[in-house]
Amino acid sequence: MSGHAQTIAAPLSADRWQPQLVLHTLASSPAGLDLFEEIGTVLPVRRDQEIYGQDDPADYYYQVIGGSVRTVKLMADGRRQVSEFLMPGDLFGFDELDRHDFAAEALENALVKRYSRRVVEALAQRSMPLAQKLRHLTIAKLRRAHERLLLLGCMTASERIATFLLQMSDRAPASAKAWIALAMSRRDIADYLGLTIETVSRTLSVLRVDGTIGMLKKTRIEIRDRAALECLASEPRH
Amino acid sequence: MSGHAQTIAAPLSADRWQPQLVLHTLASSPAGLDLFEEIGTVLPVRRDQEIYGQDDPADYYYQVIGGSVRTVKLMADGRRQVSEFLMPGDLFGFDELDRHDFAAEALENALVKRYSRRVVEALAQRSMPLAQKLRHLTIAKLRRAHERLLLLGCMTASERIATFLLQMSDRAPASAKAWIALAMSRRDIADYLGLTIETVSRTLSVLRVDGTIGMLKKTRIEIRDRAALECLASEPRH
DNA sequence: CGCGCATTTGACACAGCTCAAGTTAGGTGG
DNA sequence: CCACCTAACTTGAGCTGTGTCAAATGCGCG
Repeated sequence: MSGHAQTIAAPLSADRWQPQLVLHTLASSPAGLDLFEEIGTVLPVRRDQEIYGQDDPADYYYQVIGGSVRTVKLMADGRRQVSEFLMPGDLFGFDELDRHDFAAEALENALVKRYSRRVVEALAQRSMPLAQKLRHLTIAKLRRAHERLLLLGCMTASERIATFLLQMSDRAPASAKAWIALAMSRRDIADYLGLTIETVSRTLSVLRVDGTIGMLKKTRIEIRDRAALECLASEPRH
Repeated sequence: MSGHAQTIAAPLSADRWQPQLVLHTLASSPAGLDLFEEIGTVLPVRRDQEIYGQDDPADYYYQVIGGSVRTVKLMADGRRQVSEFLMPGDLFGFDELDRHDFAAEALENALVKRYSRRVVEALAQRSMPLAQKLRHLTIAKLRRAHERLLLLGCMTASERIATFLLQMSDRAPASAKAWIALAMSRRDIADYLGLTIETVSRTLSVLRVDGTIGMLKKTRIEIRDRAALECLASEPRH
């Protein structure tokens, strides 16, 4: 169970990537992870492939089954903002009005389950518990957005990085929280935290040098001094 | 109808402020502004008075009837973030899970209508349209939060100020969109935009000097060149 | 084994912050 | 009604964290 994200994250070349390799992970996904076991279609998505585009009509709701996904917004001048990093079990694309505000792209080869919006809403129309659940999910997203507003509004670069690392660590599969597999690039992290690539890189280097974190292969980070990170993350700037 | 916010905003000393002065504005509030005409209690709130505190149990939902309200979060070290400015008709406090994430305070003498959460949720349990409406309201809040994330993540000080002014102008009562009555202090604006008071002040001064806006009495701003503001607001930094 | 892209590192610039000193205005008391 | 008084705001000068630009390094992929 802890290994299925890794299976997908394993460095498979795009050409050699085979759906069935990841499909078996569906069976091993935690019970109850699916919103509706019986409906919805599982789709394999390649690294960097778009699941839906910005301003696309919001005809489907999605859930990450394996791998990971980012939602991004692009501005006219090329500026980019990453809104969320989504892990197995996370739902996305369901709190839109008519069109998606963001595009969704796979961070790595992934599996997503797609639900027809029409069907889900029809079900919700009939089932109050489901309607409640949808609302609570949206409220949870809103709360997350508020946390990020705090981060972007009040925190310094090192505080943002510390917060990000702890967040990633907490969301990682229950095993081995001390080791974080970062499926996203430095650019993704930068655009998520409102920083530049260089600042992200420099800040991580500082943490590595002072022994707070360990880094092997750029994409694997070890938390050596969680207390130090928590201290950084807890205090807004000044 | 356009005058009722001003009635409340008028400089009444705290001691002399009388509920009945603002109570009559209830009658003049636009039809259908209330979530539920029949239930809920109208409460007068004084300037800077707390409507609910951060981490208070979320037992009530609220709606601004007259005047305006801010929601704020305070950090251990005194840092502050303003989350929203709420105008007549706006709902707040209803997209929380158990406790309020933010405190709500009146920007100026105001009237808010308070709904028992228990009652509203019981109603929503029975009325699908109401449940839908609540969900859509939360989705709208989420969308707003996303806009603010973009602002805090990508925009320069002058772009943030321009965006803020346009936003305030658009939300003002239909009449006289060119004149904005800023009920909030510079500190509130700064904490809303992730800037310092000084930067807010300086940026407004620049806009005043180059003729984009006019300012009389600090709290009243005239938009003289809306196109210039829109140009500033549309482009993220760089 | 070598190429190309992501990442790291370095040097420098500048937007916005800090600290500090004026200025204005709204509220209070004479 | 006017003058004071205090708090909010504005303005100024200098500093610093983060962005920018550029070069070096390293890693993954062919």
